[in-house]
Amino acid sequence: MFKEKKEAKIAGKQAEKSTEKKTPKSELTRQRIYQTAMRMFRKKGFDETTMREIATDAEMALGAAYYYFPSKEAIVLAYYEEMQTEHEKRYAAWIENEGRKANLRSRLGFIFHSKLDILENDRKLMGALLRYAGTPDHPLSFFGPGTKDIRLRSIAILDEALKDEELPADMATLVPLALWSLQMGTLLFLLHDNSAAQKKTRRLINLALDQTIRLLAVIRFPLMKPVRTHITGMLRELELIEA
Amino acid sequence: MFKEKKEAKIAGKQAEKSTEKKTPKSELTRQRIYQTAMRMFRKKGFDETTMREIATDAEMALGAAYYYFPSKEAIVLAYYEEMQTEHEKRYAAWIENEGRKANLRSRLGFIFHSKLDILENDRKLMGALLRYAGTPDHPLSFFGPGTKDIRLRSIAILDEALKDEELPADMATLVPLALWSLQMGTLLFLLHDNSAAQKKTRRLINLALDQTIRLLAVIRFPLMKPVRTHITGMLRELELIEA
DNA sequence: GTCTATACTGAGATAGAC
DNA sequence: GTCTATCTCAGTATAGAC
Repeated sequence: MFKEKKEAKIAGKQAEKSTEKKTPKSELTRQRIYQTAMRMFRKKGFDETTMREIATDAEMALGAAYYYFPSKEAIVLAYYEEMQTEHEKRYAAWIENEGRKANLRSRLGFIFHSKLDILENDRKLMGALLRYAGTPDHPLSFFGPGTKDIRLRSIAILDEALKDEELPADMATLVPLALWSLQMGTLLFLLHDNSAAQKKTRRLINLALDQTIRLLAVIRFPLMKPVRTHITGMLRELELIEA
Repeated sequence: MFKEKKEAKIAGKQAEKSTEKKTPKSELTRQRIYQTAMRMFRKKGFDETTMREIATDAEMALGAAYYYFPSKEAIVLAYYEEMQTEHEKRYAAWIENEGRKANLRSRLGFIFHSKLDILENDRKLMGALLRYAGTPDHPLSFFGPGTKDIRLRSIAILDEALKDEELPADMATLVPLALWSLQMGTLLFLLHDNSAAQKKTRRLINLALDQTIRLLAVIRFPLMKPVRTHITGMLRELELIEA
């Protein structure tokens, strides 16, 4: 079907490798390709950079580059994974200090804005990841199994931010998913946001989070249980959450 | 920037051409290419079909194919535009008959489901249109100016369905846009929906429309005016609606 | 303005030797 | 693991026929 059949496995391997256990020099080579590619993507743009140029600049043959990355887009996925790790780090550091006693609004604000801090300089790059969003069985599909790992990590952070909220059980699975969707939405918006310093995306985040907090306050009421059950049933039926 | 610079103009021309004013045989050729391509896309898939095969099968030179369609994806856009026309036709026919006295829920139900009727057999094909969703300045970008025409036509149908509702002025611009977003969402869902006869997407539509009607009923109240104003201000600020 | 024929370029990806 | 050679295919170019 696809020309890049091995991608799923390799993407999986990348995830496992996030701990820096083994660095047998092959990791060095990989990094060299990755760093070179990123530098060129930032300088000239994704489409304008060829795999040949990357290989040449990294001082190796084209085949070597493809040995480590099954496609050009896979390099961007590696970037996205790395940024996910950075996001986790920043959140963990923040929560240990200023964030310690922050309320939910502040926590979510930090999560959304720090993600943006990390990605805003490379927003054009992420468009490449969207290329397979409409091809579910492609290893790099945004909603497919090949990217499940990173999706779960994104949701896990949101989960963490909610842990002191004592949400009713049904909301505990619902809310993180909804927040993740919102975050994906803000990232899509970011791609199209040409305002200075991406002010519009910042504004969108603030406004959307305000509404979210308001909505959460309402839907928490025991009186709203039937509504929540209804929504949960809906999502379960559509297999958007586990049965 | 892009290799297909002339695409925007051509897409524009296609739109103007929707009336069948001039059919000087060049339209025949165009149709031959289009029909051949669609047949092959359906038989072998989009990626697996080459422009050369299309040209050969349509019994003409490669250059002819590119004379009419600046890229392979542009053929899919032509398909999507044609389906938009079909959608308009079906809705117009329905509203003249059974739909005449239908309430809003039924009208929206018809619009969403008939769109699905039209597209469900080619759902894999539409994935190709999503390829440029993350590249705002590409002529085929989903949210870009190059596809504005078709976007407006999609919204116009929804507008029509709402015309008897006597919505407050501020809602009249808000609601169609929200419904269009919902429709885009269902189409994205459709791409990933492997359930038999796309049952899950049908279900999603019904559930979402039920909620929408409920929400509309609430937000109509004059008491909710401040909320609406707030939302409108938000969208205006984000330039999602005209100032 | 519509189309053929053919050659060419560029780039993503792969095969297979070492 | 790495390199060289090669493949495929989208898209361009050109020159000319009608």
